[in-house]
Amino acid sequence: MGWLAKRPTITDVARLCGVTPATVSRVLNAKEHFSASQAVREKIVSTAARLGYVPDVAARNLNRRVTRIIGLFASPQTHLAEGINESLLEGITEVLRAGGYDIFFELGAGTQDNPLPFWRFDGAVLMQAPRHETVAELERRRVPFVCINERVGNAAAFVLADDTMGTNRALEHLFQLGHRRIGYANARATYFSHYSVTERYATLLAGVRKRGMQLADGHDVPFSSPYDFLQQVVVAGRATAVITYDHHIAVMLVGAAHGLGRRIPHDFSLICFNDVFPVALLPPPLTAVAVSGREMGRVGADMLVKNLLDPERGKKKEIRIPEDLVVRGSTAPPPSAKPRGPASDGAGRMPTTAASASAKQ
Amino acid sequence: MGWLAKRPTITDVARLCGVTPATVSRVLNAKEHFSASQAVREKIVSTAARLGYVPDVAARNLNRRVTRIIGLFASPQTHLAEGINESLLEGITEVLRAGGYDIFFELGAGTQDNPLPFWRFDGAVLMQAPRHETVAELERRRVPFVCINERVGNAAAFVLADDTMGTNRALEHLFQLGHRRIGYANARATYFSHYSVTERYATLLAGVRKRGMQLADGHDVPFSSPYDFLQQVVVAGRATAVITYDHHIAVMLVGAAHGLGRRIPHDFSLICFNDVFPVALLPPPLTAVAVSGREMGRVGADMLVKNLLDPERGKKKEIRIPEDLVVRGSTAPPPSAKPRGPASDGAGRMPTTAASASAKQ
DNA sequence: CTATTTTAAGTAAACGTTTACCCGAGGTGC
DNA sequence: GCACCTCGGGTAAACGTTTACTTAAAATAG
Repeated sequence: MGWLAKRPTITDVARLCGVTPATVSRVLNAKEHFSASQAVREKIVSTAARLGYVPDVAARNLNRRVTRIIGLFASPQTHLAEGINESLLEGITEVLRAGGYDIFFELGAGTQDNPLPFWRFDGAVLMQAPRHETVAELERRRVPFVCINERVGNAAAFVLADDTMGTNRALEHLFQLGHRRIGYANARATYFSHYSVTERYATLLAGVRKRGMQLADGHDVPFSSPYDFLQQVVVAGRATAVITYDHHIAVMLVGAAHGLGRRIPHDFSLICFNDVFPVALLPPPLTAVAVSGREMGRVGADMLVKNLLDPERGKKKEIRIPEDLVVRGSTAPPPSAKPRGPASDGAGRMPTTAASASAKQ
Repeated sequence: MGWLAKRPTITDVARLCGVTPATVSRVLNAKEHFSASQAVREKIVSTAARLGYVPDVAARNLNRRVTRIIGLFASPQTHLAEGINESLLEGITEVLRAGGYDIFFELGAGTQDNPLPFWRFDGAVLMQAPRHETVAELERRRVPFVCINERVGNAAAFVLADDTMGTNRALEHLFQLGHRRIGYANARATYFSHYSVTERYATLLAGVRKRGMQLADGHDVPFSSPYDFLQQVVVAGRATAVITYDHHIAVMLVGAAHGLGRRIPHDFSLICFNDVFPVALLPPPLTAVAVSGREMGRVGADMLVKNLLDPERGKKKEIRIPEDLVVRGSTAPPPSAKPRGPASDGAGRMPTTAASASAKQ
């Protein structure tokens, strides 16, 4: 299959310049400690440009035994648009490309019918439920990798959201508003094995108990129907506020609330995790727990680069990216509470956790 | 930097099996017309497995002069979550990986400070406002490429949404419901150079005229504020229905409508392009123009693969993917119209354009 | 039993770079 | 005038595969 256009090689450039390939290589790679005359240097550069010479990366890599390829692994079913995945990706590509690495996009690789390619990855980033086979294969090949917003395998570093912080901020905000009985809409089944599910729920349980609040029952199961949820938790369960595992569920609840004639935040308050489109645009705009996906991506990629440069130094197992609470229009005092000015609430105990409620990212 | 684990080579396998590298290569690549004894064959396979031998792709590519790499180019600012980009990506990766190609993810490559990498791409996919420099560079290197949901450069094929079909279906649906004066929320400035902007607007103008409908003024400019829009077009402009360029704008309008106390579809109807999250979940669920991004991606990737196998055959310049109308709760007869049953409207002239209103993709 | 085909490999060149080592010429120090 | 250094660049091996050509042995034909 010789259909690929014949490209000029370093030898072609050398021949036209009357020098050897070695000289061309050294000039074009701007080697330190190598002195070439100005004349030769210019001739090589201009000739290379004229010919449209581009180094063959395969040959270069073969010789250098380094690829500068980073594999990016996620599950086959990954929705890049889901949650913060998109901004993660932005942060990752930003840092990696700045470091001169190229990104190989391996969505769903590692299965039998979709095997991990033979590429010699210098490193890898695992981000959204990568397959176990993939992880095992990377470990077998001794490819250093980081996990971003994910916790699998023996990664050089884990970069995770600080869900404990986020959950507590949400809880404290509701507590300050006067809510004492809250509902929790847990993750849908698809995401149920993600670390954040466990962490958010556990923090919630502890936080509720610590503050003397109550949690409506049955929230350790995957979320299914928004109407059932509202019926059970808000109507029958008398929760005055609801926290949802993610924005997707929150959107469903907003829709269902309208359908049932329940108004937010008049009848119940709503806070969701993930401050992404469209939570700020909904009627009402939602109070949300925000984390900078971009920052997570950047930090993770940076850890990987550091690890690649110095395998020992780059080991810092777990980094948490702080979560903020962005207060919007979906939270208010509970229906039964006497109306009171937001600042006059609790006198000297301002809700400091919600103080940094500026739109991030 | 010899920090990369020393990997077994084909020579190692050969030595342990007492054969030459050539034999190993032929066995492992399952060459037709090459006969090896069962014993040798098994020994090679098991030894390779035991050693964890993985071919060095750099060496292989160097020899074969083919990389099986497809570059995927989009703009630096591309939001993968925007519109149908995500499902496009799914379709593309699906086909490409099935064809044995690997995907190079070049978000924002091709600039001076972020140069197009030296990789010898076998082909490329351009999808969301790739930089002009990138396109020029690909053409200079004679890399065959396809454009998916985008129209730039001398692509081997263009795969585009059939916006004319979609626009007309939306228009016809509104016409059948009795709407005669409609508003159009054009794209935000960021997307204004995309082909779909021109196409949707032009079709709208023609369609409105053809049906004797009216279009509220001033819609050939980028969308900015949802409140201004509603004020000008629905309140002052007396439009009874609104079509939006995308789902993002529609979400903003739903929010603004609530803020202004206007109910959908009671006070005005709403149709948006892009049947993606969260339009089906909003209060009310939106009637939307849907196109299968996955299908677009698949078709585009398939065209590229065909073109790679046979540069002449793969030339089929422009393919349109049909657009459907998914009817939901945001469209109804205009406020002034006498209430009438949906089936009794127009007697023998059922709105056939909306007949295929099943959720796609 | 010899001639020919088939089977089962081996040989070696080639892919395009990079880089450790070498070498000649001109300049310096004394 | 000789030893020594620096400049400017050439030589050739190496990176790990693949593959066109060759070959020795075994099977088959006549």
